[in-house]
Amino acid sequence: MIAEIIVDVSAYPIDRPFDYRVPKHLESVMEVGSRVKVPFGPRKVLGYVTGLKSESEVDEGKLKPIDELVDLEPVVSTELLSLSKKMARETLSYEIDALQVMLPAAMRAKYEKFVIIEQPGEIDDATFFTFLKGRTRIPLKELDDSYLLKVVKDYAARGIVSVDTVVSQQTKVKKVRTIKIAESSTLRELLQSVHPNAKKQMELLEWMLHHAGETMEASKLLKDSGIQNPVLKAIIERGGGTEGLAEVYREPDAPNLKDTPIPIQLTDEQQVALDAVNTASDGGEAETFLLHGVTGSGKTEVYLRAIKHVLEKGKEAIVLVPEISLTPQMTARFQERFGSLVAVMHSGLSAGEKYDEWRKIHRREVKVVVGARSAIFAPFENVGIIILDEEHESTYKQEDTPRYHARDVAIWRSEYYGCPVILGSATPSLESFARAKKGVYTLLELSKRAKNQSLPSVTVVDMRDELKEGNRSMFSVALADAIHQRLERKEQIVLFLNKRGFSSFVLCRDCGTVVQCPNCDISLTYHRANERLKCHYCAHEEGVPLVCPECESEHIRFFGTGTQKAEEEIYKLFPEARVLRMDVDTTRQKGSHERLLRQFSEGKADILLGTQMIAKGLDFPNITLVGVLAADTTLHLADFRAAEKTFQLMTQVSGRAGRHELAGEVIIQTYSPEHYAIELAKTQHYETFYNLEMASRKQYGYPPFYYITLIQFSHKDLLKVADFADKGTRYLKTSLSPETVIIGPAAAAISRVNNRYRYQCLIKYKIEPRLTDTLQQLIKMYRTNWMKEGLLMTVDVDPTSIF
DNA sequence: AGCACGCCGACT
DNA sequence: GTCGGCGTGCTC
Repeated sequence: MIAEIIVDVSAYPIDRPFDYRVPKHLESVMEVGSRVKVPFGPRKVLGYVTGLKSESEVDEGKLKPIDELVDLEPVVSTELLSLSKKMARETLSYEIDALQVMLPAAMRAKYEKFVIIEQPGEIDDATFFTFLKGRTRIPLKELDDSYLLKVVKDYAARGIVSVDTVVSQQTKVKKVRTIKIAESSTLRELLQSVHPNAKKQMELLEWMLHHAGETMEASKLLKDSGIQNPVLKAIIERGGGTEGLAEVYREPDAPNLKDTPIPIQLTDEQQVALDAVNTASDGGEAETFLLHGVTGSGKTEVYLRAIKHVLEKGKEAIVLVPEISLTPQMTARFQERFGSLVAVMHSGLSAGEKYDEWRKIHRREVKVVVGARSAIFAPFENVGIIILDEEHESTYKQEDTPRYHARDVAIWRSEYYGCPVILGSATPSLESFARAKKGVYTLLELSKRAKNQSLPSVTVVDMRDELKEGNRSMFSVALADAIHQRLERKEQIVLFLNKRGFSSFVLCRDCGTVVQCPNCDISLTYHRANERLKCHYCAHEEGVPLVCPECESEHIRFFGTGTQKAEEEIYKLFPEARVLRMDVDTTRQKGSHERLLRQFSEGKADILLGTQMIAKGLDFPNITLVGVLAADTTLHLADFRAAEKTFQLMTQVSGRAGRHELAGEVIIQTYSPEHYAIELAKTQHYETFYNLEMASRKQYGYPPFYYITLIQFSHKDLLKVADFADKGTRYLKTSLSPETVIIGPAAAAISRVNNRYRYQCLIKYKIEPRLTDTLQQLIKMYRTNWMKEGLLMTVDVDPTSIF
């Protein structure tokens, strides 16, 4: 028997199956999708069995046998195996990378080398001998000094020692000590025989009598009986119980469940949407629905009912949410409805916890997965529905290889299982809405809020006018008044500041110099907390200069409106306000995100000030005012999605206000009130925005009118990178059809990061049958020649941003 | 990607 | 003379 194996080596010539002989004793258990350990060249690596056959074209002499079978059960189903092939092809990545991304990180191999002493009698080096302390097997990493390494190398050449690679998994199954308590007759006998002074032993035996014959975790036994471990040990030695080990799952923080009442009656629109989805799932159709529902329209309730429907038919459900909104508030709703049938996968879990959640799915102990992007690879084998909430979110696209989009994977998987996909959003991506209009997706509309609240009233304030009036603060008069009012009424306020591209920078007022990062082509950001300047692209950090580095003027100070600066200004203007700041700095610690939100929901603060991360999912009844401090920050990015992102953000932030009984008000401050993305945020009229934005995309030749592929080059040497970018682009131009537009090569918007100069080239096309082949060829040229010369090149098919 | 093999300069 | 630099080529 021969096995085809993809080995755990990401390299260009290795990206194909290798044949191995299956040893006789493994023939009956070897299955496609299992992991194996195999010799590969001079070392040992982990591999995935992708096929089994009886004959091989490879010379008998070259075939090596499989060392070991790692999994008794396959870890990758045939469906996921073929999906990995497809994904590798579509995203131009290695098949091994596509396979690895499907499994929890804990299952990735760890390689450790050991020095084995083969002939102890031959060790004549005194230093090495004392180092060994009689051991015959030592980890190579302990040999960190050059003398010992040299000795070992020498012995290895003479065959006195050998080096062995051990392939192991990073995380193991967690086990706990259990105690099986003896039968009561045994316990009574013991009770007779213990020494009368052994009070504690007697006490424990008495307690155990009430639990005779039970098996329980040792820690629970000790806690419940209130007895110390040594006493238990003594009893076990005398036969009062038997020790064992039991597999357990690591328990992430228990969900804080409350009984959100299940709405008895769906709105008409919700019912129509649900019926459409259920019809598709009953008919076994791989239909993709775009559920376009305004904020607060009850999309989640539709998801929950559609899931219930497929669970009743014995099928499974995958729910994807953006990482940022994967808060306890959100996941609790699924756990309340489906209890222990839900597995939750988010980045806050430890590697071990993620592995345990994965095993629950693999063993079919759960039926529903709620998770971020990678949860799309949940190892179910009878998927009944896949849901992507907030489908327009860019976090669904992985930013490094394999550069897959969870939406594409969802649709591929649904085609395999013949099940529906729901893409839900208040502000769908232009691509998805265009597909819905063309009939590729089925459009479902929820135009009314479920509890019939009116949408919040939105006011746009022109900050240029404020400036003319002499108001130099970051708060307009209108916003400041509104804040005062809420503070008086004891209602809550959310202030949103999109920090990106508008952070505090240090500027010299005399010569205009902005302090730049020495490694990157970008200005440094001022961090108030530790009084330092930091680069957001590399790790560079420095102190704040006292004089201008260019002209030595003392008139150097920081500008801009970071969240820290905003916080200071709030304290100045509204000294009575209690402010919670939520940004990358205050949420770095695990669990701090939840802690801050809990504080706010318990009314321990009046104002929640934050970035991106507060735009989603917040649902607190007392929020009646939402202020956007500077709406334009996303608008002027050199990116074709700038307007779309701005509109989405404005709509989402506005949705935080007045979700319950109290009416909501939104105030948006901007320097470009006439821009349609901001103008339309007032009415939140998605379709009008869609039509205007489509016209612009058409004019400039961007998605969804054209497909795009972005190729980025970087090199330490500016001339070299320009040269390679030029070579690459020339190759594309000669190889692709004349209708395809190739823009570039040009310097990237941030032309240097980490001391590497960056160039890029953009391909726009409608139909380009030669695209994949051409890109493959380009990558081959890169991997076989250019890479050696220090070039880094990435190819991103359908990038979410070209910034 | 690793790792071994192989062919030329500065040291014991 | 040998240690060791990293160029080249292979991995079932």
